[in-house]
Amino acid sequence: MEMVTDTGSTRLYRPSGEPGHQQAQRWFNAADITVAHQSHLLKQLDQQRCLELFCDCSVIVEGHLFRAHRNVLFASSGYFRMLLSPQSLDRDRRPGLSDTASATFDAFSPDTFALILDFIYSGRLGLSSHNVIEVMSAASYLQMNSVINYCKTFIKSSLEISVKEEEEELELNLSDQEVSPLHNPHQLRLHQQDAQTPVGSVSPPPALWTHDGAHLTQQVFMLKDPDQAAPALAARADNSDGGGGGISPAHIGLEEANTGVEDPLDTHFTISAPERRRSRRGARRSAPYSTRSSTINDPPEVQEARSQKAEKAEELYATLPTIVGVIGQFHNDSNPTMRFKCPFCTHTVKRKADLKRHLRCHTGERPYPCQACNKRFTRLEHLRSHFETIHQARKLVCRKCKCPVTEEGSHVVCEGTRRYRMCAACIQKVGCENLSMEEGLEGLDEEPALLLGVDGEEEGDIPRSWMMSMEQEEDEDDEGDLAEDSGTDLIIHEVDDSDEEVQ
DNA sequence: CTGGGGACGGGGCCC
DNA sequence: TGGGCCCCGTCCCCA
Repeated sequence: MEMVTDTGSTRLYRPSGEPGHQQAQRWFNAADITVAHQSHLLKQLDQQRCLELFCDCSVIVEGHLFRAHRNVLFASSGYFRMLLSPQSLDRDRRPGLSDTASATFDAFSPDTFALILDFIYSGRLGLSSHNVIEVMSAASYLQMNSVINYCKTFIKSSLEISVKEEEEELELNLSDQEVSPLHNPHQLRLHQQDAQTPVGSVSPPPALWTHDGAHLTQQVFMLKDPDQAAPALAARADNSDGGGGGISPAHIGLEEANTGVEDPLDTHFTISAPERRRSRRGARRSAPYSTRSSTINDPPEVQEARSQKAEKAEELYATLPTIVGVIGQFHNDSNPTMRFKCPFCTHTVKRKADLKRHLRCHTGERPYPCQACNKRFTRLEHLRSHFETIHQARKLVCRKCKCPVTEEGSHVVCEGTRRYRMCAACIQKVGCENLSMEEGLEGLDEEPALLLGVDGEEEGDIPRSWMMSMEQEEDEDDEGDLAEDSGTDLIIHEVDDSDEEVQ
């Protein structure tokens, strides 16, 4: 074997992980050999770390230096994956990262990072009642969902529940562990030093963050084969771009099924904001502001996809409080404050509601569709702004000459589903015969054909009736879940989360 | 090609 | 906690 590049006549040797190779070769793939190999490999990496051999990454935590291999960190942590990605390194030198690949953290202690680093290289996570919260916070910061889930399991197992429930749960979980190892090769085994520690699957109470640490006992979570940790994480990294390459909750023997947040980016509906923007704008260019409500007329498969997206979003939200609570210093805060960290990125906010709002940029949830053009928005205020600007001509500015106008001194011009104002002078210049004009917004209320509301009845004096276009009236029977925002001119259509990209 | 404006997304924060 | 407002950044369109 020789170290080569793909220049000249020498061809680059491709790793055998490609599908073509798998089909072309007959694998001698006994499970124990694979396990032994992974174990050996991880031990070697750990030894190299201890000897500082080939360590090409430095992590500084409150002045303490940790040496590690960047490829291992890359494979283990969504944060490091973002930090160490070639694109990131080329595009911009992030504040915490220098040319020699070093990162600086102040959000957690060196001891905590040492635990996490040990886990990365060994599969052993030394949790105690005193460190579990900080480890969980650090894991959240570093986007290591597997560690988060271990902490959750640790905490849950430490909650006091009835002896009967304890026995039933333990029996159930142990039986589960016995059934599923073939499907969960990295299944965790909970080693409880204190046999009296209750084991349960109830969710941690809100007071978790100020819990009485005396209830939690020292526990160590281990992989069945601890030395598989890094290879397993590396393998998972192929399928998730930011979730930390963790082991799924199903691999955790004491984890219940509602931890849908694990590997959230491994799902089809979590599209990054820039990607969504590009996709959405592309769609807008191809079919700008369709007057037809595709929400109503979507084929069943699209509606099914939306339904699944909504369920996924619900799962994400359901698991929110136990994941994102982070106590520490962020940015330039002088005082440690409680903040909520996004499980998908490094963003933190002061309020959970703000985080919920922020999460929509990750989940793709757009619960506010415009009834006029079917464009969907993440916020009601965005929908309102869009509707007033695009469909109601609320701006008292002439579209053509940009001069300020009044409602009385201007005309509303229709262009498809769009409406805008033009001053009398510009109307004269363009020519009335080329325009579809109205006498201002108030004229909308006087148009009988446009006064049809949700039920096809006249709706009084509110101009929101325009939102029900003539075409959409045909589909009124499908809009049983319409909800009106009585304070505005809008009709808020609470539907399953979706967006146009599904199509 | 470039600059300005519009539309939109997203964060902070107040009520 | 949700709604709403303000502000800013980004992207796209158009002159």
